[in-house]
Amino acid sequence: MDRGRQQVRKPRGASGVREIARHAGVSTATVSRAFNEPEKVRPALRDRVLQVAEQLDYSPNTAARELTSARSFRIGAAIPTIDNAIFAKFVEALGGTLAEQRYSLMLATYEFDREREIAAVRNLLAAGVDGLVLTGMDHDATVFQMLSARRVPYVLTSILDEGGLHPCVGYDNAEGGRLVVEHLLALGHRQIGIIAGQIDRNDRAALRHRGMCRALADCGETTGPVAVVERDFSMEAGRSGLREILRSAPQVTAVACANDVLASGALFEAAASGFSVPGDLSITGFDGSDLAGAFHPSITTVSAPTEEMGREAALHLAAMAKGGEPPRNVDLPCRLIIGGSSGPPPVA
Amino acid sequence: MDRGRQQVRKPRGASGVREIARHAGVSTATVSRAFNEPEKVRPALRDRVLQVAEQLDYSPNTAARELTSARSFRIGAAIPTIDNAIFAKFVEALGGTLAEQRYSLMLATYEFDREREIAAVRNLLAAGVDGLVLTGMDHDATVFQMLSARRVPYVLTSILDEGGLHPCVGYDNAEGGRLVVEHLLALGHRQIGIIAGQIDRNDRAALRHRGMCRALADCGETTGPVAVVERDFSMEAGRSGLREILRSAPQVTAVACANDVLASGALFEAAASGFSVPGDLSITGFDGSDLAGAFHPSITTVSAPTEEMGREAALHLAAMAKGGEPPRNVDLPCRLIIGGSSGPPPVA
DNA sequence: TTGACGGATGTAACCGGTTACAATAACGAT
DNA sequence: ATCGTTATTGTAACCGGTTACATCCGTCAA
Repeated sequence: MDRGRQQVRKPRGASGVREIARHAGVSTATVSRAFNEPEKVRPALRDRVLQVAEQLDYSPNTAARELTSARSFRIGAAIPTIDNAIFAKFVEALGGTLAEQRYSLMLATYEFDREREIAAVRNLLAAGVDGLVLTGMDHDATVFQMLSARRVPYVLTSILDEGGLHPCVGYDNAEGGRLVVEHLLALGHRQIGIIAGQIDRNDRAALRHRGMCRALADCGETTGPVAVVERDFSMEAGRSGLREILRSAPQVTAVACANDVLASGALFEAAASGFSVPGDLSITGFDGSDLAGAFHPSITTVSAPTEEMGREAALHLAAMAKGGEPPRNVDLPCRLIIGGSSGPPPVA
Repeated sequence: MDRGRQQVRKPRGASGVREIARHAGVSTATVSRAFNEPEKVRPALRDRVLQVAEQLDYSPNTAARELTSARSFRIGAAIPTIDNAIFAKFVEALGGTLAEQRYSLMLATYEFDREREIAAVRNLLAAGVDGLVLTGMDHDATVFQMLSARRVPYVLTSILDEGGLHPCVGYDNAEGGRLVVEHLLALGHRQIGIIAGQIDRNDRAALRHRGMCRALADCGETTGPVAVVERDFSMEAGRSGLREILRSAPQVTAVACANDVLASGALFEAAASGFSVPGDLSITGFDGSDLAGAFHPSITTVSAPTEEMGREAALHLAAMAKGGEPPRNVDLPCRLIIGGSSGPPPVA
């Protein structure tokens, strides 16, 4: 009874290829082929193998498979936040489509913080993702360095790359900004204020703002917005933003907001201050979130192609992970949604 | 020049332990130890190894490490949806804390669909997660079977387990329901309606509803709610829910909603129908989301311990993955937040 | 009958780390 | 000086799949 060590082996619950091979009376190569290249193994044998595998509740070890194949079937997404309906919708679409493609999603959020984004990307890469989704175009050089060093495919989303340097799946933010402002101009507004996002730190916000200003300039009858305030994307910011605009430019008849969350805040503030919308003041949003539609009045907004973007990004990344070519600019359309929050300016 | 094959080796960019070992003039074991058990290697040597690794831009292969250690440092979360601020906040807290613990998050959403939940859990397990976060207590038997077959640690969230069978990190939904109804009763309301969630398919919604009804019964002056409608968690449902209650029970003076999204919809509907809140009608929510605070009027609600829950779940799972004991019931407090949407009933 | 050929299957090396165990060095006590 | 201990480091097996290559077998043409 002095056998001592060595019987303490393989207490693992799951069975491996070798065990399946033994039970089915075949080699491990055949077991592997039965799963991965079924057409290469005689039907009778294949069925026997699969049946044994079923009985023994076999499921291949991901790590081992990943080690040899050098593919993880995981896609990472570094997103500013999911605490915003629009990103949440995007992530849901992304994850859902990835799942259809047998990929799983690794999520990391960085709260619009540049350092945290670098860390997020580093972690995702260290976790062995086969591809990466980034938001916008403005990323630290380190990020792109890590990506190219590891040769990990990626797509930038919510934006388009004029230069065509990076694979993008997005839409034209500036065009969206133009759409809403042209709508306001068409209604007769000339005194228009803007509650922008953080223009210096968020390229999508900057583009939206630029599109809005261009539309105003192109109109010929105005030289630009009568007031611009920059805020982070929160309801509270929408409220304070509107307060400030009403104070600094009381002649304003319409306020275009960089997203629906800001617009919601602005609407609440308008209500709290006794302004009727759109009677006294028109307010518009951007994103086309459910919130915009549910609001009372419903918010005039620009519907961004969020779900399509998630879907397309997932499909392209899955394809790229398998060796496919990166897309150039997948340009998805955004469109104006006219709600009850915009109307003609008051008659003065 | 007839060497033919065999020189086509190792085109991989990254270098491995063996290469580091060679450059540093040590064995692979030492390299591994320098990283994982630094105290076991002489400082001078350790520094040399780490320096070489740094120079060669070495980072260990996750798959190989996972294969031997049988740990992936990945935690999965199967969540109904992230398109609801409260789940989004939860996921952010979860992911953030996991990152601090050097774990990464794999996210899967199932849109409140039982079959999709099973698939999500199956996929996460197949992806090799070291632990799993589930929402609520009501899961298909298959789910628990898979978990125990693979011996993967898990915690249920947003709920507590009276029976103590499952590790839970949550809060007392019924108590929360009681809190808000008691608040309404204290204000003098006796004709109270409820816009509940889908009681038959969502255990958290069911508990909130039960707590509300109990508070009404315990009051002694009512026998229960004057009307209950069951809805999914959407603003539109909140609107239609309130419409139905006002139609079937026009004497109602207060409506308690199962979450803030429903309450928001109800508030919009009230505004659209010309009811003043809280003058004509008091409306309350549940969750304590930012939306509740930003609304005008701000919504009286019950603040659920969302962030703490994400944090605690992450810490417990990380600990369990390392062999720690599962927690029993981590009971986090929720508290009433009185906003502007509730007040005394109209004087009749 | 023989050999070429193609399809099915098996053998074993390999992926890139970790770690049990062995080997060696360093040190102290007797 | 000798032996036991402890601290360091090295060797090589191993984790569990995949797959290049070898082997075996049957078919068919010559």
